[in-house]
Amino acid sequence: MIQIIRGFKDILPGETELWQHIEICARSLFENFGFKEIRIPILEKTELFARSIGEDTDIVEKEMYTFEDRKGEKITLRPEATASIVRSLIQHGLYTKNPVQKLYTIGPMFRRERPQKGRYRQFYQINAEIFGVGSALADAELIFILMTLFSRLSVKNTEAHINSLGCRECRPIYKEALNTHLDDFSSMLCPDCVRRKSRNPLRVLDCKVPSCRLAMENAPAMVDFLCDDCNAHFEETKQALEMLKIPFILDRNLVRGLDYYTRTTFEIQTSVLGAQNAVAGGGRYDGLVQALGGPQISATGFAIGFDRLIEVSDLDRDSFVKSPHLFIAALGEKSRMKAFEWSCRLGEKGIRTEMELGKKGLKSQMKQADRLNAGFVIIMGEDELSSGSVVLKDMKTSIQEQIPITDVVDAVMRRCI
RNA sequence: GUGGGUGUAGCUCAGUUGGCAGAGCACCGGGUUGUGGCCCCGGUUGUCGAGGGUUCGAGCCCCUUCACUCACCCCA
Repeated sequence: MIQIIRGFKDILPGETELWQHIEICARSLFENFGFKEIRIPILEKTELFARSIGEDTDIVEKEMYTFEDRKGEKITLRPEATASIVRSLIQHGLYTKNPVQKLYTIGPMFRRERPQKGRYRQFYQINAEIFGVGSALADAELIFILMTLFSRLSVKNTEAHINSLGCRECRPIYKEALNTHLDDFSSMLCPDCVRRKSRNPLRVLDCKVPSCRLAMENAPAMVDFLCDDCNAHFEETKQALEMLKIPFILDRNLVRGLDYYTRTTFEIQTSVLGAQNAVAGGGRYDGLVQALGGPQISATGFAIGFDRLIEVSDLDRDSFVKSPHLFIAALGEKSRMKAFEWSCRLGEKGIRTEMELGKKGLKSQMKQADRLNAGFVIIMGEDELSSGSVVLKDMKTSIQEQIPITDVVDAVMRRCI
């Protein structure tokens, strides 16, 4: 038997209903805040991700599904959505229609990592981005939307962590200070952090190895090095969140994995997900549009891990599964044909109707109706056909009544709508 | 890429010092010739993850390998 590819998974009936519900909630919330959907390709030129995410990130170095197409062009299965959205924004000059663009997209992303709880090689993200707004209020709005969505989806134990990563002006100064500190404590760092120190020193901040934590105890924090503009920006973000009564944790060690982030950075964490505790993450990336060849445009956005969201939502999956209003149990050829006609007519009118298309006994058909959790069952055999009326049974109360054959469709519709 | 755990029916799992491959659930049928759930009776379901080795004999012991899973790394 041919198995599914490692790290990939099927989403089966019984769970797709919850996926759909979450998607509908997210869409309607986004629309309330003026976001429009954008649909972008799953394949892009490899160069797009190399330039946006950063050449020497793990994602680009070893996690992307990259291959050559038949003409030798290097293409990549998207590992995230932001790069494509920015590419599209620039390519179509969306900012010329309206300098403020609020966009969202939902779909699969691909990274070849070792699978584990809440992490798959094909995983789904819900992305929202705001272009053309430099104000901290845009960042606050995104966090507000996230927390509102999670609350509506009954996600428990969520915490908003925020930090600021500064800008091109102040971050280099901070990096220097951090490096000086790391030099002093280099003997305490784990092998991974020694590597990080030269490659991406900020990463040492969120290392979990105890000795590294100790080494970083009195390390300088980015928030203490923010320039006046960045500091004012961060203060405004916090002020807005306080006004909105969104609790947050100032996490001086919160950094982002992708190179393009600046200023505000945030992550929504939950305690119920084990090691993969981030269910959404995002932040500001004011330099990316320009870096990809567009004009200087401010940008901020987030990505929600859909698969993780499913795992932490307390909503009851089963409550979204739609069961049939009616099951028609027909006995005999003539009855089955008549039942089939009704079944199609009712389906056309919006009544979820099912029946047994093969030859089965009544007991078996009743059992099937029960299994499907049908609200009503019509029972009809030769007797009913000749007498001109069928039995309509309410499966909850077990009450049965006679319905004239000529009135079946209307009678069912009266009860089911 | 690195480490730990687990692989037996569609699902959850038993399986004794190595001796005929099991249970519950699910599914199908019957008890009730035309009435679901509860009950009773019967039935179907297997490359015991795969390959090799030891043995008269391997689900069990040994080697190899694959998959799943959790964690590291990284990230949503």
